[in-house]
Amino acid sequence: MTGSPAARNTLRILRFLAAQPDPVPAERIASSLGLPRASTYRLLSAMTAEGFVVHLEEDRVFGLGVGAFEAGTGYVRQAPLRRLAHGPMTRLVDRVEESAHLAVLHGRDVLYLIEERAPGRPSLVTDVGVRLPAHLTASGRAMLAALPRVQVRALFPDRDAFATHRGTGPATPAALRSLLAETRQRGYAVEDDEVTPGLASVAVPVLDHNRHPVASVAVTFAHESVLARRRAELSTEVAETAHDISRRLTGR
Amino acid sequence: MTGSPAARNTLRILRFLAAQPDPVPAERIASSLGLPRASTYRLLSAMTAEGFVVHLEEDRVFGLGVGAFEAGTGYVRQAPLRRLAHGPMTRLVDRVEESAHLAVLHGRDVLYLIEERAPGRPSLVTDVGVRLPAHLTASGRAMLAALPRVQVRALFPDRDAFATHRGTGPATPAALRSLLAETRQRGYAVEDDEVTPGLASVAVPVLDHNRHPVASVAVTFAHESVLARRRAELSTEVAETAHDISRRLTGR
DNA sequence: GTGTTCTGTCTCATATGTGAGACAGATTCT
DNA sequence: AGAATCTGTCTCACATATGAGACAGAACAC
Repeated sequence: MTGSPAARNTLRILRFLAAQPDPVPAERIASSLGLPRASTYRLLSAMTAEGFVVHLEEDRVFGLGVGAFEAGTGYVRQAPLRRLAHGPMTRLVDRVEESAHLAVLHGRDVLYLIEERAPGRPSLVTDVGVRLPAHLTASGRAMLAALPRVQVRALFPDRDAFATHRGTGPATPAALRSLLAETRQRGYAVEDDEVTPGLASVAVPVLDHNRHPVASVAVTFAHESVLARRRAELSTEVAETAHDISRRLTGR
Repeated sequence: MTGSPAARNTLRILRFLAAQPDPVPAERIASSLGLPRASTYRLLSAMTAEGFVVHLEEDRVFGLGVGAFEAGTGYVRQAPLRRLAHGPMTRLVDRVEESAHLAVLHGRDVLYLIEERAPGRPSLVTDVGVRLPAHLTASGRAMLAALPRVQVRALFPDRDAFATHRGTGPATPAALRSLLAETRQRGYAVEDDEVTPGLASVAVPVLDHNRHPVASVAVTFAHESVLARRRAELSTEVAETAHDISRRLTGR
């Protein structure tokens, strides 16, 4: 028994709306989630009353309300990691003058919790709240390289587990294993063009008491403008920040 | 009829958890919201199954899950204002080398949607998702000054409506009216020390088709370091950004 | 160690929420 | 203009969710 159907459907609606680029008609919600029309309207009415949904009557669509926003910021405020990491990330950006981000692993994806943009640098796809396939990003690779092999295998058991993105990145368990071995050997993870053409990243995992990767710190740059020596410097700065965050997390 | 009680209580639980600084025991949720214990557990179980809540069993507490986070980022992603305003805000910070933020009015509070930090500047209390009393902040004052008088009166009908913050800012409808008249006369809103000692802000409203204030753009600085001439320059830059966003919003 | 309180899970009588379908107004299509 | 479709709201028989209370294990206080 996993609780009340109305509660579950309420949250399914909320999650569905959060995944849409724009507000949608009630009929779309009902058909997409397989809910009866009358129930859908009743749940939407409750959600509107509580401020989690708004009904844009002129357009006959429903969108997210400010209550959804505040639930999201409540999560962020409660996330100890974000609080601990914010200062070190800010200082990293000031030091290296490149944009940086903190990500966590969630299933086979990374989820970005912090983005610190450097002046004059472009906005990144890795904005707060964005999900990307872990195996295609430096952030994800850094964490996967620090995970036990059985856990990586459980996450990526076969070819079907590999989301593709313009044909880049590893596409089989063997290719991923090889890439993660190189990552461990090198001491930091790399990503060149795989997510955004022309951009590269270096990343280092943040480890907890048990040397388990709970996040990763990455810096992103235009890869033509960065020499190999500069790249090694960046990775050293990123590693220092990741270790600083680890120390804050584990109380030294 | 405003929909399903289970749906409403689910969202009340979500809102309650979002307002707590830390995860809380189920008993606290039930007593705070006046819900029966068995129902509370059942709803929490559904919320956990859908990923909006996590049960930290060792500590016997419940906290927000990643589903809450994604609902929040869905709201932000859908907010047309944030999308339109992001580029102009970034350029403003690069130009003036001070931190800037975009806020909307929600009831008597402002709610911050965008914060762009400038290098070397301190993190601000006005982080994304933060609420502050509108009458104490430059952002709020800018919007209130552009609202019709009857609407301002409806928001702040008597002394009880004025949240206090270390005894700063207007405390009566008459004082607010006077401050807003000065704001309109000056052409931009100001705030000195009221929220954070040592910090000041200037703000300009973003207006829609009907000259209705839908947001405001503000810049925040250490007020000892900024001469009056520089302050006027900043307000000009802020106004230019606010008008740019208005034009994008209204399609010129 | 003992007693008390808290936590999580479950039962079951009954209160009520649900979903199929109807209705009316608005919008879209031909 | 008329027909078809969409939207939002409502009714009501019946399916099922609810809440009071019980139980057992864990944690806490003395």
